[in-house]
Amino acid sequence: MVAERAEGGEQALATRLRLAVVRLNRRLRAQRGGAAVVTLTQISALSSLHQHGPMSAGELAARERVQPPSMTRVIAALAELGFVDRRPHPSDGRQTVVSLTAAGRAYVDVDVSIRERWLDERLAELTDEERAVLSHAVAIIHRMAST
Amino acid sequence: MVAERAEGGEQALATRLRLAVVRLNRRLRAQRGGAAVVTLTQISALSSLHQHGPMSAGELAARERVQPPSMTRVIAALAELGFVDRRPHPSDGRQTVVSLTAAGRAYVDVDVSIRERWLDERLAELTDEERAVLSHAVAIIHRMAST
DNA sequence: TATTGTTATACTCTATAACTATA
DNA sequence: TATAGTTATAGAGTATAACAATA
Repeated sequence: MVAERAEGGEQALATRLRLAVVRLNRRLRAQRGGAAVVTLTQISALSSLHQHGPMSAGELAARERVQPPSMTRVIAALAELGFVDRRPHPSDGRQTVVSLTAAGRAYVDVDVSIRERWLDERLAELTDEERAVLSHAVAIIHRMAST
Repeated sequence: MVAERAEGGEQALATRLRLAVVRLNRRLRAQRGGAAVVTLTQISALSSLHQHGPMSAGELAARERVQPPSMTRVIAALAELGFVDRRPHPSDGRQTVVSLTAAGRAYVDVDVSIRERWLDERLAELTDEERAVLSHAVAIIHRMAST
């Protein structure tokens, strides 16, 4: 154990962070109104494609830190929705290049924010300083999760 | 949409926070060494019992923000492991009172930290200031997730 | 009749193992 | 022989609907 464990009923930072992530994740997953066809995991993959451009299925799996078979299913679902294209790699016949379609790009740009209403409302209830803390924390978490 | 959407490829705070939570959650679920019999969800329930004492199954479900049938399964698994007891409510025959056993308390106190090694190591790589930011952010997230 | 909890069932998310096709 | 991807299968996590027992 590296981090200190504070006394007096206070829990270690790792414990509190773990519980916070598990519970917020649960709330976020629950926020899928009837119209929301795309799951959190799928949105995460779409976001990677949106941010980094077309890439192979394996590269996408590595970036999302999931195993290739898991990504195969995510890509298949997104392709069925018309949000991504799968094309053979020009020089390596083993690879599949995945890219956003226009519909996929539009989804990320616009419709995701509808899905995000609950979280936006919670964030709007915070002070500017609290939002700044969260913003900084998010950057730290992204760094940790990519390690 | 309430929170501002920053320009220049920067994503809104809600989007970045959602991705951070989804991805860290994924990493945390993956960290279950062979000996780790208890899942993240079960640990979360154990933590609630540890922090707030014995409570009814329904109260535990409400606190964890899951539906009663989901909590029934979690409690059944924890009871089978010997980490919780289920006893009839003294005055209301419909309710089941769930409480930590000595083994459950010992698990939360000691063994959970083994499970937490990966996260502890990541946290140890941060600066004091970054850990302070995360600690503050965790408090904010807990508040948001309880709303 | 309303509330508490459980059982039955189903869908999402993810993994490991085994397989196919290409390099 | 090694790599990229897919298929098959399984377990965790959660929900809704239907039910039983008690209030």
